Amino acid sequence: MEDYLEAILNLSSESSFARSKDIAKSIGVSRASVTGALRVLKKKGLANYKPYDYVTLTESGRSAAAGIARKHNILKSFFIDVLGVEADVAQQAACKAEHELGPEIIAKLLRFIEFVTQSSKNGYDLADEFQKFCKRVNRKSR
Amino acid sequence: MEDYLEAILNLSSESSFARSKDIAKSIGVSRASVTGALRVLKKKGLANYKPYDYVTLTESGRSAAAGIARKHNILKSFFIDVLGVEADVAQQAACKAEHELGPEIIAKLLRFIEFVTQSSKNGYDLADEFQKFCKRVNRKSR
DNA sequence: TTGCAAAGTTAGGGGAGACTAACTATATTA
DNA sequence: TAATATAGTTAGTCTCCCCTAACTTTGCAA
Repeated sequence: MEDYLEAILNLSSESSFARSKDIAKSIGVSRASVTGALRVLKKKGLANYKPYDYVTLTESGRSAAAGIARKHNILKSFFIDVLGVEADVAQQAACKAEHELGPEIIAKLLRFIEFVTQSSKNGYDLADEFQKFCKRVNRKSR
Repeated sequence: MEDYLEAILNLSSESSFARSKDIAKSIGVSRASVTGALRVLKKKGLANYKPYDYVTLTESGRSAAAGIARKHNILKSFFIDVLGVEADVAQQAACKAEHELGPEIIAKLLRFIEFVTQSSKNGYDLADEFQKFCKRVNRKSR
């Protein structure tokens, strides 16, 4: 369900409304599955859903989705900016792992990203050092 | 299924055999679920399973389990040693996220842990700096 | 305005994976 | 060795999430 919420949030910010078909495409699922999910989200009070109409999120749906997107982005930026992983791999992994990692880890990860950013301002570019380290290791192992 | 494999590996290394009951306890599941999982693992050629007998892993089961345990440990040590999360929280999260994170991320994470270890030998204790950073932030936010 | 394509929904199913309750096999111990 | 406790299994369900196929609704174009 988290994926649906996030997809709806993204689609509505892009084009101001979310169509079932686009939700389906964006999370790689059949249209029928979307219909099912929308019914659930409506029942949970997270989405305004009427058959054959555009979907919007309720207030609580929006805040839930925002929380999910936040986790997602924290993870993604850790993968990309710190670990130096390809964007699409990071996207995928962030999307999958987001559900499983509890608030403590997410909070720490956020702090960690802040820390890395902060350090680079103070002259120690950790991400860069790490990249160099990776290259050194690769050279050795050849 | 990954959890079952890992549990069996751990139990057999501890006491040289894995009992259904202990597998159940170690992953927090009913005994019935264990029986079901063992049948699946047998069918996949990962475990030697006979009703009412001890369980062992096949060769491929052992290597699969070792891979899982490896991922698990990398994640755990990142959570504990770098992020500074409580051991039990880290354990939990590592167990859950392990399935979702692909080989690239895991490999990078492993490198990252090496990098952190390495740096601390060269005088920059990143984990420690991060801890200090966290405390500073906490002080500010009070 | 009719007619057709696209979007959406419904009905029916399936596969994981977990559970409880009840039953069977094994082990312990008196 | 017989009684009982413990371990393991079976049967039956449940929930979640996904799917396909077929049917409706909607919107666009001739």
